[in-house]
Amino acid sequence: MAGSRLTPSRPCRKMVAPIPSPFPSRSDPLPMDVTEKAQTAARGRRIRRENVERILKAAELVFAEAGCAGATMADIADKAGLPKANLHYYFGTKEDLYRAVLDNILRLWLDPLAGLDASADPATALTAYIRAKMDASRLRPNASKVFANEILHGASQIGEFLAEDLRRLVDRKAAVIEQWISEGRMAPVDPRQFFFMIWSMTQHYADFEVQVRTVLGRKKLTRDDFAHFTAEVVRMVLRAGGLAPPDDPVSCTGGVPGES
Amino acid sequence: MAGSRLTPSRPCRKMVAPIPSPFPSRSDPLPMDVTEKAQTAARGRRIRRENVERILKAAELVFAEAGCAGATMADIADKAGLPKANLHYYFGTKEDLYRAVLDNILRLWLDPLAGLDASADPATALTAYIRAKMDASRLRPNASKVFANEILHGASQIGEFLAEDLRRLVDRKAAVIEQWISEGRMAPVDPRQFFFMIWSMTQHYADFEVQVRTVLGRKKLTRDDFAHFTAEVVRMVLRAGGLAPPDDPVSCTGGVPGES
DNA sequence: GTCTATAGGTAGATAGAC
DNA sequence: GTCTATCTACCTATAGAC
Repeated sequence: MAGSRLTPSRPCRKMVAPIPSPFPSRSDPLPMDVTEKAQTAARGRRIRRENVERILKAAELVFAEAGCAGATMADIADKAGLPKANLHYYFGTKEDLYRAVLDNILRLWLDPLAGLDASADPATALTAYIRAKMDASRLRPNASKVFANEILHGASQIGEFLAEDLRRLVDRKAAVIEQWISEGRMAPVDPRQFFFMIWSMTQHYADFEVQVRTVLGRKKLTRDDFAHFTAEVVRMVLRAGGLAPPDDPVSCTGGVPGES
Repeated sequence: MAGSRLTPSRPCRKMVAPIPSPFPSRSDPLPMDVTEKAQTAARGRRIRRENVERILKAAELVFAEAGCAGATMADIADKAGLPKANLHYYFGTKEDLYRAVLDNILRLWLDPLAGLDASADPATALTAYIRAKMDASRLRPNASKVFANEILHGASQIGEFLAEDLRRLVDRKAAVIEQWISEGRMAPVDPRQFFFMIWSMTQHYADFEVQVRTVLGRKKLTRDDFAHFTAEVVRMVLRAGGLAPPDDPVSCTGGVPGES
């Protein structure tokens, strides 16, 4: 025990405990005996689920806006419309709540990448991946911001996720890129730098939204703005991977399954 | 007065005051009369300058690691090797210190971009710009992180900088890109999205350094790592701008003035 | 399960000796 | 100009009534 300042009540500076596991899945059988007790219990579970949802949603917003250290339980409670004590009742400590928010986000992060398949057409598969990432930036900007903030400040909570889950997945997907390159279907690139390019470009529109908006002179970014950004990102990334001629007209603006 | 929680002592959440001006330039003539008084004054000024430097350096580190809200004056004072009260003596409040750190960083940000010139060769000019940005990520990662953190959480301090200085500069430099495109020296791109690509890719190596390092399985990123990253970023960006054939060997690994 | 009231601890800021 | 000691405010967390 060295530091005296790194006490448990300074949660978001140098926390050590990693995220242990995905959310406790609540798959109780719901017996539905018609006793009063069972009805009360069922209602209780519904209330619990709704409250947990509201708290997580409010927490994601506040953590995104203020960072982990800057967020306060009182703020989150206000945004969730609940008394502060209830947050502690459901989540224990602020760190626990922060980890629960992060845990939700990690799934968002891995899923789109997991879809990359070597048997697919490179341009089509990469276009779909970029679209999924841009949709995430448009629809869940706060999730992206919380994730960015966590990495920016050392990833003390998700270090293990990065070193284990993400690294393994990237190893597998880098092999996909390498296969495409060796088959002559893509220009030579360092696969991991190629992924860094896609991640940084797509997440930029969520994490640096203020800068994007201000430089473009917009008050708010619309769905059309994002459609344009997405088309440009797709175009530039495909060119960078040797998958589109330098002078093509804007390609791949058409729909992709799952995007409305 | 609506909010009771947004008091002046919650500095890094919803501060309003923007950065007013660049640092007060200390261009006193230094009279050097050989009186005891003048000698004492000269020594005092030197000590002041040195202390200010040490505090700014320590503050940049702590703000980068912990974010604005998570940083504490006690931490900064420890890292600077000075008592906490001295920080307040030199900088007044924590916000003032934070703004001083940011102010230093904004110059780093504008200077490389300002060098982009329409009369230059596009590939050469863009390569130099990317190298300058990658050097900044390698040599001043904490500056990049403080900047990223400020944008991420709403840019309450540098909103005016973004809307005025940066926006004007980007307008001018977007015209350079457009001119290159209209002259057929570059593939068609949205110039501003093109800049967003360069910014996000290059700053990624500072801001997301932990993730880069972990995904690559490295304990520390070396100068050679950065040389490789830079070569890849240059290659991908040039291709994205239609400035390099898809199957070129790695280009532009040679030296550029100012890079050691 | 819900919520008010409060304990306990930390951090920003300053008074005042040197 | 420097630095110790301290004041004040805020924030996390919990006790305990309902």
